[in-house]
Amino acid sequence: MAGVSRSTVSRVINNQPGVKPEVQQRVSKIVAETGYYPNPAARSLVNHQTGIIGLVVPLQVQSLFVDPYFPRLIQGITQACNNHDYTLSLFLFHSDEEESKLYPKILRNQLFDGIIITATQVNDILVPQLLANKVPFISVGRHENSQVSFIDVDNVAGAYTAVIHLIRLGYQRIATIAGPAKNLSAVDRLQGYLNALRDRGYPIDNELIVNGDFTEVSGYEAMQRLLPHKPEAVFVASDAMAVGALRALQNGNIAVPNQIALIGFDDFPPATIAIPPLTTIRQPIKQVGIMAVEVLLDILNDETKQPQRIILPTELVIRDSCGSTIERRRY
Amino acid sequence: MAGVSRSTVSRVINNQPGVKPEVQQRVSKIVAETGYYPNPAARSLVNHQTGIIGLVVPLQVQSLFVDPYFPRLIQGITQACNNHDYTLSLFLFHSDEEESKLYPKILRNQLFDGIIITATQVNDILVPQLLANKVPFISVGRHENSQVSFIDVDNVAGAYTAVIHLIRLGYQRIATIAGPAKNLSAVDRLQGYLNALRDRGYPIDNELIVNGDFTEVSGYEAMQRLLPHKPEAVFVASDAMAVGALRALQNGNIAVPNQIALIGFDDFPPATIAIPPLTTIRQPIKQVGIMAVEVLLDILNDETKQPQRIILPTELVIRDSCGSTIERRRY
DNA sequence: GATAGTTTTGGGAACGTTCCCAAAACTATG
DNA sequence: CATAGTTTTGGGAACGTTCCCAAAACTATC
Repeated sequence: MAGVSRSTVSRVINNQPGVKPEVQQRVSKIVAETGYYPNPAARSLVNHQTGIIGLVVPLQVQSLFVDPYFPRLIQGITQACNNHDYTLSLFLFHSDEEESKLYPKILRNQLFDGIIITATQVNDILVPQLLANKVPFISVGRHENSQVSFIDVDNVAGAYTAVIHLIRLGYQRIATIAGPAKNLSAVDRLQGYLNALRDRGYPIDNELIVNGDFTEVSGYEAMQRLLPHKPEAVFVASDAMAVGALRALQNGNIAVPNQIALIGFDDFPPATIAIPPLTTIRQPIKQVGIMAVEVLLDILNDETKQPQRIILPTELVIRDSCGSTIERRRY
Repeated sequence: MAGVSRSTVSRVINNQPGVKPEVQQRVSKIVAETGYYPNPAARSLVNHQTGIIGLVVPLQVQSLFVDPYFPRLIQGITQACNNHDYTLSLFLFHSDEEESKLYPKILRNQLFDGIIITATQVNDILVPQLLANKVPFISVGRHENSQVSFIDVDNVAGAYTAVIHLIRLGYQRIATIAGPAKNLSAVDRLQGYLNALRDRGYPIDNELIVNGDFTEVSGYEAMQRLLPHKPEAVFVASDAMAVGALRALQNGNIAVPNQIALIGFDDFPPATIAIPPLTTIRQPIKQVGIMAVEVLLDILNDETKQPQRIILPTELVIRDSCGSTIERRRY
């Protein structure tokens, strides 16, 4: 109370109306000079707001954490958090015990205002609990339950586009290296693949569908399993796997795209220097992170808000790994 | 106060001594039943402890955030946080304005008990400020100032080992693709390279030293710049760059290791499926993360503690990208 | 210049803990 | 069974804010 009073200062800090401009000036000057900063603990005690958002990566998703996907998602999330003066807390689990120990802490919900959960797992167990405890949250990855707000990329449409691209280039035996069977994005991308084949009257051959786990190494192995079945083109559900697949082909002295064409999903930077550069489906990961935060904050500010269900489009990026229509026609 | 009193409950919660076993039982039973959980805000208001650790990634380092290094570091950090009942908050900056806006918030230090800073940048500006404000912190990445606690990997020795390995295999013109000139790890690895050459009486040729920025794409470009100078072997300061370099060689139809040998640094998973599999220097990144937290907590618990300066060893992992001694001898 | 109305300010209570000290309840001893 | 000593318990104060309401200070009107 260097200048005048106490609760007036509070008003100035939170710039509430009804304080004389002159006083306002004086107080904010002193605030600036002393470098005063309101104590967040005391604030949150009375407000019931912490200014913290939690990012939860469940155990089943955690193995994907090393995927290039996560850093980009986190960049988006932190950028939006910074813009809106929120802090991000990160929850990763490394074992079942950790998960069961920390879930109550998360559900009790005194630590943060809202949660972003990367719930790309089929039958995620945390989502229903969050719902039951009325913890405000948004899922990165779509969710069946109509109560759940989510943001996702249009995986089905992206995969569909990829496969149609291959079909239009004239390939017949089109295979796919899918992601983990329990991963929702993987399921969706597989669905897009199936839809495209069905719509164009192509047969579906189970031998041409193999699974990886989104890692480069798994893409390598998957492609080796695929080779005996003589695919002409492969839709690979992630660029990391596509790079691995490319290496398997190189190892087997199989020319891309002349002998086998490849299309990926993600558009991560190394795709541009793959040999050949990788045609792929670009997904706006950072944008997903940014919007996740913004939608969550909307929900926090307006309790009555209906659940938001947002799906962002993807984009076909054509490079060299599928060959061109012209070349194919000539062939 | 379902059972008895108030401050007794407090004692039970924090299991302080001097409470009758019988009462203890009764209270904890009720606590368990009601699912009571102490309010962190109120707690931290009186304790001046938040149970939160901040991980700060300064702007100059942020471009490296997409490197596979970070997810692994974060896994280590979160694992240790979970073990010790701490929460991790993440601070990434995306512009100068953000940085200057958030630094005061961080320095004010009401938000967390301590900070882990990834200060691998030469002349980082945050470190002196943290010191001046007496914020407890630990740097991931060594630091000159003897007041600073840090944990780092022995980059100099790792690089030294790598180059000695090349020398022992009989290579003469040994080049290096270094990291960003302002990055401390990059500087150290370059130093290790120089030391090894000097110790073995090899000439130092500036044409054989090029820089990348740790990304795969930059490794690709760096190798292209290197090719005209006819290196026999290259020490690449990160596996990501090494994979890029490998691709440049493949592009130029240069056999590895027969025409040019390559050794990386990191041992990230794709190194195993590179063609040829990459010989590299393994660094214990996750361990760094775990220890960063543990050392920080030590410091928090004992104010008088001397600054800790920890350097972890690296390990040479031999695969095929350098050829073998036997082959070299035959050659 | 008194009155009513409006704007601005100040003080008490509350948020949910922990800490400290005093009170109460036990226990052992003569 | 009184006393001293020890263990256990309870209540007040404090942590640093915000919110609410009442008091004070202005402003306009007659």
